[in-house]
Amino acid sequence: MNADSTKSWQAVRAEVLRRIRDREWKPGELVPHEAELARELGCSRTTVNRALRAVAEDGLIERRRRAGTRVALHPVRKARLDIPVIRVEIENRGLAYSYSLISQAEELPPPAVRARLQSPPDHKMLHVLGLHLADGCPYALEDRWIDPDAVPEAREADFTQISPNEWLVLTVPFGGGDIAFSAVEAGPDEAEALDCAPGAALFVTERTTWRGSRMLTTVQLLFAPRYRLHTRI
Amino acid sequence: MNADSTKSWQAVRAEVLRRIRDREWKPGELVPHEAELARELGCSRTTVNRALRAVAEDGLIERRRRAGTRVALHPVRKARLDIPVIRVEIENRGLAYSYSLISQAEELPPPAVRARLQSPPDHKMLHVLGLHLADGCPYALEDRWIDPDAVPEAREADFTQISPNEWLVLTVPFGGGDIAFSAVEAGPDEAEALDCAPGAALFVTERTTWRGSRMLTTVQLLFAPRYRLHTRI
DNA sequence: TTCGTGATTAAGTGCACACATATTTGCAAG
DNA sequence: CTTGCAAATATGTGTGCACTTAATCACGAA
Repeated sequence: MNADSTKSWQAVRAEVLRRIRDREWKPGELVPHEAELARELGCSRTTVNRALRAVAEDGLIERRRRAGTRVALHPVRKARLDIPVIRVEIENRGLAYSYSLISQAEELPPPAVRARLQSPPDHKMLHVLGLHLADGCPYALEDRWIDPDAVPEAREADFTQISPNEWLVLTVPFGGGDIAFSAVEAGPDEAEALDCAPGAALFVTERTTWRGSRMLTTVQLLFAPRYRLHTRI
Repeated sequence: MNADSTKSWQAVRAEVLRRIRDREWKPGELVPHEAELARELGCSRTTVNRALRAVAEDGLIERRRRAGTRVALHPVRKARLDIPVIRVEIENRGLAYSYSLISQAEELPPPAVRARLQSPPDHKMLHVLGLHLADGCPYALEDRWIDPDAVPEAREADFTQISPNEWLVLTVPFGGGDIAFSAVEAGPDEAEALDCAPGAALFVTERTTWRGSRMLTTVQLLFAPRYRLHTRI
């Protein structure tokens, strides 16, 4: 394609990956520095830098100033996980999305939620329980707590029409958040809502999001059995 | 720090994020093009490009040539998930790691494994079952199948000393892979190995890795109850 | 020997410029 | 009204250069 010696950063990355794969550069070993590689591969240092940065982001090499670049000894592979709005997730599978509100009330959160949201003991929160359905079948149970002080508009929101999941994404400016995945046994209520046996193993994701240092909301999503979260490395 | 008007790409990114957060740029809206932003912020287009690329990688904006850059309508947040070797994962928590081999044999894989590895019907595979322990407590049960044709060295490996998990990372040149997370109920054997009640909800990760188009190995990791996979957005 | 301390070096970053490439847009022919 | 093609344009990428920053190394003083 390029008759001359210029190489794209993707080409450089491919060459770097090949050398790692073929053990030309062994794990833990120092690799030639950028300028050297640039000379060798016939491209500019900028391009080599771009390529090496990309490889480093995948966790296959480690780079430190002055210390140089070395092949990772224990490649902590970095997987990318997409966290879409549930409606989109369902629609992407070609299924019809629907949502049904189960309950909505302002109440005192349990200690676990209080801890996650770092809220004072007697602070009431907006508690919304709803069910996401795919083609009419229970898909995920959303158990959400929203701090009405941090998100005052939430009091007016109509969660019969739109899930808090989506409402928050649309309404509340993004901030940081943290996510945890685990497994729990379905309780009786959860089993009924999700139309599964009590005690069934459910995949759970818990998210807490904040803006600045202000905690906004925390949610537990219980997925119906056989749900799989999938990604590629 | 910089008295002059030059801004680092991080500063530009911060400004871009601020404008999105403060709804100066609304979801779905087209944002000024790179050259314009460069002029406005007093830096080069290269720098703006670097910043916008970074923001796009987090899924907050979408960029297409000629079409321009727009704020994502449904921000599919991209979380990064670190997949370390289990030993490292345990040691990072300050616990003592140990490993115990349960069984190792060459046998015909069940259909599910055959499907994942795309292997012919009568092809025997290396089947290794082992337990990872943290401070002596069961941590994860590793149920792995290795294609001995693709990884011939595996036949000679001593999996009493090193887990296949770690052995493969050290020995086999990396390739691609795919990962799935789900939840299952503990069977009797699994319950005994993991020292938990039968029927307990277990967090599972399944990985299949390949090199080129050659399937190498597939593994199911059953984590002891209360395991949580954690990340930050 | 140990502890600064400064020189050295490799990566990190910024900039001006040029060209590549993908899309859109608009105009014109059918 | 549709189709095709060319122009315009925003992002994508490469290059050469310069400067910054962090880590290491070597040297000399305590």
